[in-house]
Amino acid sequence: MFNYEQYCTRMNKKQDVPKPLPWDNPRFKNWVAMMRAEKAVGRALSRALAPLDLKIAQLDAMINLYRHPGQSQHDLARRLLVGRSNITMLLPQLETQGLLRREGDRKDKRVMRLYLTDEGEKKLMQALEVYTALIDRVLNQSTPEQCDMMGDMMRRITEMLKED
Amino acid sequence: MFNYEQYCTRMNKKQDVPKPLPWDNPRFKNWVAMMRAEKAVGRALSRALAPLDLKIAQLDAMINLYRHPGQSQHDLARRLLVGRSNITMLLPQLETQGLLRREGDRKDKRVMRLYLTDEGEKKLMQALEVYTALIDRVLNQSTPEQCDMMGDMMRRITEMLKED
DNA sequence: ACAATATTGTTCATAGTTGAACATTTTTTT
DNA sequence: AAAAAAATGTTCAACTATGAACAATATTGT
Repeated sequence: MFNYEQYCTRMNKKQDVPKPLPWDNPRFKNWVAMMRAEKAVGRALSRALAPLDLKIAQLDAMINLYRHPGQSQHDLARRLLVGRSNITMLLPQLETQGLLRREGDRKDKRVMRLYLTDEGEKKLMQALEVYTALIDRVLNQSTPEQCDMMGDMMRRITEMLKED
Repeated sequence: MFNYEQYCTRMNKKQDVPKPLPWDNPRFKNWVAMMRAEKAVGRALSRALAPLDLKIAQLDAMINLYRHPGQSQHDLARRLLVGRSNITMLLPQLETQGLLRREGDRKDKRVMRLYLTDEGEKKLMQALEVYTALIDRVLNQSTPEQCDMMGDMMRRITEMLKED
């Protein structure tokens, strides 16, 4: 349990009453650092993907579609942690570029099965090259073991918030 | 330098030509895990802040304003890694709630100096309690040392992308 | 079989984000 | 001092994200 009073870094000048700032809380402080890094990399990736005419959201979707071909829009939405309407708006962009194929499920007329086209896979490979190059660059001072440890932390978090 | 052919996890059934998937690249794989965790926590935080009538972007701004009182909108934009127009649109929300005070700089008539009001600081403390409670919960299986190590990785990344 | 409930994907209104163009003011150059 | 360049904050148009309401289809309970 987090103890609110425990992490006080500044004093109120007027009354010397502690101003609680959780900046000494290692979990909080480092989480904030992570948010910043994620944002910075996101901006860099965004620019790096521009020549391929791809947005990050589109790339995320394509990565998922490659790993789980034939999944429904509902499945994809859950994996990407977005709403279904988001997927509805996202897919036409990929479809008109010929990167994606949608087939109505035969048994269940409500669901659409999603597949990358060959062209989609080719584009994905180009994008992954850009993506991995960027990640390798920014993480090249960190060992694979450190990355694994960080990834384990993150997977535990995702698992813990799974129910929501 | 990233070696494209090094990370191949799946074979193409038709031709047995390796399909390059960087899933075995520890840096890439764990980065993706981080993106997911960050999104999951973001959604949880968003809901947790709703009773306080605060958005995450607003909280981020308030945290920065608390740590760097009197900074300009330009400074705030750079710290938050967003454009200046974003700040222009964000601040009125805080100002009309009485959480923020803007003063024109005396020497430079272009810049606005930003300060949290007392009410703003009070609201911030409430929000931080919610925030730290969530972070402590999702990271409570990770030791402070692990969190510090992760934070160091992240600060190196942010530093590396500073120039952009 | 029939009604009630749940699921899937779409639509729509609202709100958030972005970058370019702009007005104002300051700094630098000539 | 005058002109050119840069910095700061605003406006605007385009794009993206979100959740609620909805239509169509499936599943469950009686």
